[in-house]
Amino acid sequence: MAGRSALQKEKTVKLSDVARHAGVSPMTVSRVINGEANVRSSTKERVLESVAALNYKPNLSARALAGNRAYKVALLYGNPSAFYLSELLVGALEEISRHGHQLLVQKVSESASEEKVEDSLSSLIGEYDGVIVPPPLSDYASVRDFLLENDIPAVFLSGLSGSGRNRKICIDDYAAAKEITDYLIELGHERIGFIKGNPNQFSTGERLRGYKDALAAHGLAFDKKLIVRGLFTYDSGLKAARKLLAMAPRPTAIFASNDDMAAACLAVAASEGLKVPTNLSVVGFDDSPLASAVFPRLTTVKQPLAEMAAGAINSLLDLIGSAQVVGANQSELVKMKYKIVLGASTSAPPASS
Amino acid sequence: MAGRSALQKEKTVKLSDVARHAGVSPMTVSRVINGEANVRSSTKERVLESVAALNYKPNLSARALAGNRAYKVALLYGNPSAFYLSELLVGALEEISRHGHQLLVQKVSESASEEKVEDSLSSLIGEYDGVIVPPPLSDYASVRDFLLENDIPAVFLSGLSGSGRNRKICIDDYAAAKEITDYLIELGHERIGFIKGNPNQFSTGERLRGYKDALAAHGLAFDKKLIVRGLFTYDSGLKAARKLLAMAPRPTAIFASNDDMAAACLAVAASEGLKVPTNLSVVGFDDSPLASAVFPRLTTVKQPLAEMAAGAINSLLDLIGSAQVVGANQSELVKMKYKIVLGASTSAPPASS
DNA sequence: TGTGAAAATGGTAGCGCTACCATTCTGACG
DNA sequence: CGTCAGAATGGTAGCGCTACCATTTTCACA
Repeated sequence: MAGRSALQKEKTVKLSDVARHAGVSPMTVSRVINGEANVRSSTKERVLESVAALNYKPNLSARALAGNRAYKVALLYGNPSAFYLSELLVGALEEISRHGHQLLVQKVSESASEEKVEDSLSSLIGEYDGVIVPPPLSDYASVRDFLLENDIPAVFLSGLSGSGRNRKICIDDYAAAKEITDYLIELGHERIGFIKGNPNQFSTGERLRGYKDALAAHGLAFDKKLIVRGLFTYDSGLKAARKLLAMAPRPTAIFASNDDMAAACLAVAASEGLKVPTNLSVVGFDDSPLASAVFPRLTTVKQPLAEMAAGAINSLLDLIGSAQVVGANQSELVKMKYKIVLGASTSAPPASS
Repeated sequence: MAGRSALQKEKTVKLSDVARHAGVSPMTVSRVINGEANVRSSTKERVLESVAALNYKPNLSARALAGNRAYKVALLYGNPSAFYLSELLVGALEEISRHGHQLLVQKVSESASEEKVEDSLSSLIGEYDGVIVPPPLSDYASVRDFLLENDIPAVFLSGLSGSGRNRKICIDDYAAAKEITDYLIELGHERIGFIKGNPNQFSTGERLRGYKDALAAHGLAFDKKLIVRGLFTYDSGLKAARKLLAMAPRPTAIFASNDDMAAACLAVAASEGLKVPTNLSVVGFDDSPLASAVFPRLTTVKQPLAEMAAGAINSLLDLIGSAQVVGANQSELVKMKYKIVLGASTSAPPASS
């Protein structure tokens, strides 16, 4: 009944084979494989050669069983957008496969109460060597504290960060928001609406701050009424856009805190007979697939998600102590480079304005 | 240096603990856990009770090591859209966690030549007990044949299917396409443009067939010129839409084989000053996030991706022989229910038509 | 050149589970 | 009521690797 795993070609090369081939003990091979210190470099080289010669691949199950380590890393998954998750996933997978670990995606039920989150977290303790935490999970103090208390190596993408066994990788949301606002101002816009993101996320505040500072830097007055709430969802964007476009005088540009809401602005503009960008400029944030699948293509900010994920993997393995991680950035906070993507949704404001 | 996996709370319950608790040998427990035959039902019950009482969870690593099985399933990943992949992932993860297996996402570099695909496939033989193959990978004859030849349990989502150790789960693309075309016809459309999908995918043909048959069923003439090529990408949709909208007389509706291309139609229509749906109706396929983030919201076909993925997991475990899979559908081909989602992108054609 | 501490290496005993075979039990049948 | 096939159960030997400790080697310094 129980079926075997599919064919097995040449019989598997095991650690002891490598040891024999290199003329050392299995233990020494193990040490080399695991990048432990106290192995003479000449020995190390010899072993590495044998590893290559025999094309040895360590058996993860045996490793995990004997070593009482999981060799697994979890990518927590609250409910970011599909795009965000899968970009992350791809980057992380690619990187982790280089390190002989496994990446599992773990859903963390993000129910109303933060307490519940803790429940689902605790069930995965011991299952993994470390976790990667994207927003919005990374914004929950309870998540951060839980990981901290239990000394679980973690890398946060955006969001909070702590001081224990964790790191944080993100872009500079503030700078990006400031730069894209600068861009609008330089086009000539003076009344720029801003749609906030979900207040439970750290980046929401950062982006708003960037917007405000850009205005200030150009000597433009900050009008509180131009700031409207949003939740990063398309629907919330619709409401926000309607509110902004109903104002008199109307803003000549809108900076939505993400692309979904920016797309909503486009929809509202269209339904109200406003041409984008002629009558209204719109910018978003994220460069999601949506940004290039709406008309006109959105001007937005691109985060290097795949690279961030790869960086997260490296940092995490470093944190875990899995050695072999060369060039991992040791610092607690790594800021990646974002990029402003110019679309067709922005132009100078109408002359009449 | 090497860090332990995080805390370990109560010491792990092992199989032998259960055996002692139930007053049987470890082997018997193992048999029960693995759902093997030849265990008296009274014994089985007793063991199951002990398992529950001690909250025993088998150690995957030990199982894999001793049993020479992987307890792992791969979700192959060519390059479907982010949305498609992550929907699948979520459904599959949820289901597989119930069965004590692991789901790994495996990128299969989908390079120009199908041969290359085979290379990357062969590297994962023996690593997994089975694979789930979504499109476009599921459409490659080479992939199907390879899996067949090597007797690797596989479940295909859409695409091809074979006759060996594999199953196929999909919706009835033909019926869905026919139904949504019917809908357009019933609204009064007679000149309906059709944008084909990527010819390398099975569903492309099915959708076209559904379109044709709907026309025929309503006694409408089939005009070859109304069929234009597409590749499921937004850009290909732009081209196709321009071509269709340049025709005279213009079609009053467009059926794009997926939402990305439908969104492109919206963009082209907007740029040419056509109001959707007043002057042009547009329908898509997939109900991707895009469908509800464009203006107007697309009328489209929703596939139950998460359920399909869950079904795929069940079928696969059944195929593998992992027992315990109750109610798995044994048939080679399972068709899931699709749903027509009515959006605001469709209406009766302009009276002038 | 002797000495001791640290560096380098090796031996052994499992990790928790299942394959394989041996053994015991059951019950239908002569 | 003995017999024996088949069902039910148990014992044992590893799967491939690493933890832990013992042993050997190295080398700076007296």
